[in-house]
Amino acid sequence: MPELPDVEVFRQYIEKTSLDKRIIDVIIKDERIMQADPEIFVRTVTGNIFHSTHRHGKHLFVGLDTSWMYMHFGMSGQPKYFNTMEEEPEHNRLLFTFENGYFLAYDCQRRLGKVDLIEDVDGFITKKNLGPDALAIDESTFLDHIKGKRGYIKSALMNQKLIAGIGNIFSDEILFQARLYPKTKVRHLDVDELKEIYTIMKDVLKTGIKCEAEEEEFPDDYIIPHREKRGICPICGANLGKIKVSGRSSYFCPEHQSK
DNA sequence: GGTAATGTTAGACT
DNA sequence: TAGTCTAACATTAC
Repeated sequence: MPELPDVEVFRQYIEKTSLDKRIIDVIIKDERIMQADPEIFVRTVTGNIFHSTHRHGKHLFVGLDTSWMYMHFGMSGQPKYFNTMEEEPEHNRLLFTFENGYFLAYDCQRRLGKVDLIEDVDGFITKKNLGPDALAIDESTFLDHIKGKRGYIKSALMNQKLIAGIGNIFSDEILFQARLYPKTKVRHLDVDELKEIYTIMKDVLKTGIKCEAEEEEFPDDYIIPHREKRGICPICGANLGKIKVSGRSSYFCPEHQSK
């Protein structure tokens, strides 16, 4: 489930498990996820140490001696740290072995994730035209970036060039909490409504991190645990609606989110 | 067996 | 020009 909260949980996980240990072996198990030249990647990382982590939106950076390993998790990626190869995840695409005998795997069932080597994090963010991180952005910058957009509020929230980190599931949650129909046009929202969206966005993302982005852990008045399988609105019991917005399935409560 | 699934991106279209 | 839609990428589950 890799949106901002998931990737933040991954970041903390790598921080907790994989820093400051020498990497004694690197095996690329599937070259299709590797953006960097495989030989250079293996040569650069072998014998190196993960020193630090940094996250921007859904993008994760792990600091090496003089460069960074970049990770993007696509729709189905996740890191896993483990002790014996029996615990190797099923769709492991990249395996690191540490000097303490533990392993770190980059598991990615659908292979839509990417791993690369980059020189500099800020340069990467600039080159990709990424907006400010959704957790770090302040209110006035948020307003500047969203205000005046022509499209739908849901599309704006998911636009990584405006704000980085929000995807399909969390944009649905933010709009559910804000009681706004996903296809509300941004230009129909006034500044107070946008400020409220800002506050809710921060709150929802922080809750997501606190719940470690595990569906079952979310508060019951969130739409996340109810959005699939013809769920009902946790507030009023109405059957949730489903529409396509920007090509993605959006769930919403037809009673509350009608603007 | 068709459809859809947390992401990104290119190209066609309005 | 900005924004939307569709398809493509790859794999699996319902």
